[in-house]
Amino acid sequence: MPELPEVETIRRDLAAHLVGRVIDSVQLSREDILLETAGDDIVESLQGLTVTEVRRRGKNLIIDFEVQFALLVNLGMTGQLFVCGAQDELAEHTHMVAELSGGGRFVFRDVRRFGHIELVGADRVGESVTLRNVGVDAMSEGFTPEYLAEVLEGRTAILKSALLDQSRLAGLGNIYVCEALFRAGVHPEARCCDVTIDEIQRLHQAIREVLEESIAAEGTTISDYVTGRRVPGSFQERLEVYGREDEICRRSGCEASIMRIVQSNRSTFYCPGCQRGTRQQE
DNA sequence: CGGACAACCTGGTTGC
DNA sequence: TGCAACCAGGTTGTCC
Repeated sequence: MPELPEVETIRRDLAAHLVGRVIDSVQLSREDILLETAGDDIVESLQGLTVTEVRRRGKNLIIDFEVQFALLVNLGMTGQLFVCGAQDELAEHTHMVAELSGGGRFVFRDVRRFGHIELVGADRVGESVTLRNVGVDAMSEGFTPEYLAEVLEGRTAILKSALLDQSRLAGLGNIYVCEALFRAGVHPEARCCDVTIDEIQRLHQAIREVLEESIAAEGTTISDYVTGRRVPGSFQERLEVYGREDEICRRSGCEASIMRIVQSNRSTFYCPGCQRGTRQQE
């Protein structure tokens, strides 16, 4: 679920509701959600610490504490991280609950448990298992058309796969890759090395725009995703290709039906009318 | 290097 | 109604 816009939305909520708060106590109901971290360690280390900042890199959250620690969170497919009232009922699959001094709770919940939490010293954030292979963030200043060109240059790999590779460009997942390729009018099966300069420019702009618009809509809720205040996002109403197989393309003047194909075992949605590109001309 | 695929999990939907 | 098969937004590792 959570791609860059969803994680950014959660980050903003947590920044607003968690920064300055003190962790009173931590309850961990299962340890297998921890990465490179011992259960006792996290419970003992976090107690009494104040949250100073909440950052994001790609689809990962970094929660910084006043004293030497950072909590790194990847939400996987169904992970949720939110702040709620101290009396709110804890849903099934809640794995970690931090009681906040002055009331309220900070909760990690994850049905499928693909998500994980890692506790590291503040000086070890970059070398952490969670972040060490995370590349340039798609909303950062480092993500320029030139950088995108560099990522794609000379590679025979399939474009969609390359855009999903978090070690190069961090933040895109299956939904926004499909949406960005549609907006740019580029075919998902194109080879990286065949993408033209013009297409790279359009793709760069499309990626930025779709991410910005989704952040403004607080993300896409299809099943599990909720914001850091536990409400759904609304960008699902504005998806143009994702999940729209056999429906008519929304671009005016185009009457093609959206197609679904499988690439690397995952669904890709695109419009055969709008996204022609190299592959189609072969 | 890259691509195909399985694995990690649970739950919802589909089809027989 | 029951049950099996399949599907899902992510990441990692293996094998070829």
